[in-house]
Amino acid sequence: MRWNELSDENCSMARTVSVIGDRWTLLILRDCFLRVRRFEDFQERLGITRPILANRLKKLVNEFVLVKVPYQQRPVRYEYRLTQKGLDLFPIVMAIVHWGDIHMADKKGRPLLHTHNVCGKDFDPVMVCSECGEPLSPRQVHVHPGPGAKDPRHLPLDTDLPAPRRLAKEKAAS
Amino acid sequence: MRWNELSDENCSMARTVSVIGDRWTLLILRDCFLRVRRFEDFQERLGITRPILANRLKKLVNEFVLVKVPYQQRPVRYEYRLTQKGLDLFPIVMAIVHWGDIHMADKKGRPLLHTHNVCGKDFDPVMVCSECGEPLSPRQVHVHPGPGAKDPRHLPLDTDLPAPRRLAKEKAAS
DNA sequence: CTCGATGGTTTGAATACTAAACCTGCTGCT
DNA sequence: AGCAGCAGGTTTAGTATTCAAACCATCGAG
Repeated sequence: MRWNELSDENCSMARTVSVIGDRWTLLILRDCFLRVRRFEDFQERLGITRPILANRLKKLVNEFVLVKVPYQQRPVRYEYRLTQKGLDLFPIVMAIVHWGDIHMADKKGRPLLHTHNVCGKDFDPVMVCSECGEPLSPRQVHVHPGPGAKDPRHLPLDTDLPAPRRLAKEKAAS
Repeated sequence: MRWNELSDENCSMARTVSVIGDRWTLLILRDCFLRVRRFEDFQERLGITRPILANRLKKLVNEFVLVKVPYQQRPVRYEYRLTQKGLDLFPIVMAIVHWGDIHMADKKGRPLLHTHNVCGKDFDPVMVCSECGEPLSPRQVHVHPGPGAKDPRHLPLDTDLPAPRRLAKEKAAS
């Protein structure tokens, strides 16, 4: 499967991954949330090569995750800013950072801390249920087809126990 | 910068991205949470090529995100299961799926719905502050160096307004 | 009229990915 | 005994991406 086919998949995860699913894009987005906005700053902070940076920024602009805004005339110079669609990536970024803080930190502790302006405390991000407010755990979540379901390849499997494989004949018949 | 250097970065996001930051790995993890566990099943559902699948599974096992468990002898056959470290990726996966549901769904609606067994309702994942429980928005979060901070390249910039660029001499001096 | 700042693009070599075929152990059928 | 089939890979050769380094364009300042 190629990149361009990925966005056609009947799966929200595949579609999101088609936009942000490579390492450079994710790191660019991290810096966006740290208020980095200019080509040269991205390039220096990330150690990304210039052609790739240009390519990824263009892609993010095409997807309306970033907008290119002129910040001066003569000569025209642009900066890249998160759109609302881009700002909505915040939970993804926070979840990724938090997992790294928990599972990949060295002994010295986490490199960055986050303060919540609302309550004034350093915090961890927690993912909760929109309906009851309880923290989500994978075993308490059941997945089922929604109105946009189509491709049965993306439905969950039912195999909870080591099931015997289906034979090729059965597969062909189904 | 190469992949192997990424995990040495003084940044939780970079370290996490070094583990899960490519499209195939993310899609494999999606399927893991849908209870897919076998090589052939991953391969068929994802449309991934076999060498890449083998490579990514090996990587995830090395990182202790998955474990390889034999589910039969003669001939020995293995399945791949999420470890606790892997299960902890759930918020990332949910955040990615949710963004796709909001920003990338077609008119027919979202492909999958999630039911929370605790309250019994279909829900959206919401990211909240661990201290006050309020939903997080990027503008209300302030980032500052933590105990493991080291590399100033990963601190946020302070430029809120179009700032004049620093001259090369100043840079060299600092 | 040359230098530096900014935001790119071009080039050729190194790396990664793809598709298709092949390999290994074992079972069960004939 | 011999062969087909299953599961989980590996090999190979061609294609696509990425890398590093250099180059280009625009404009202002000296």
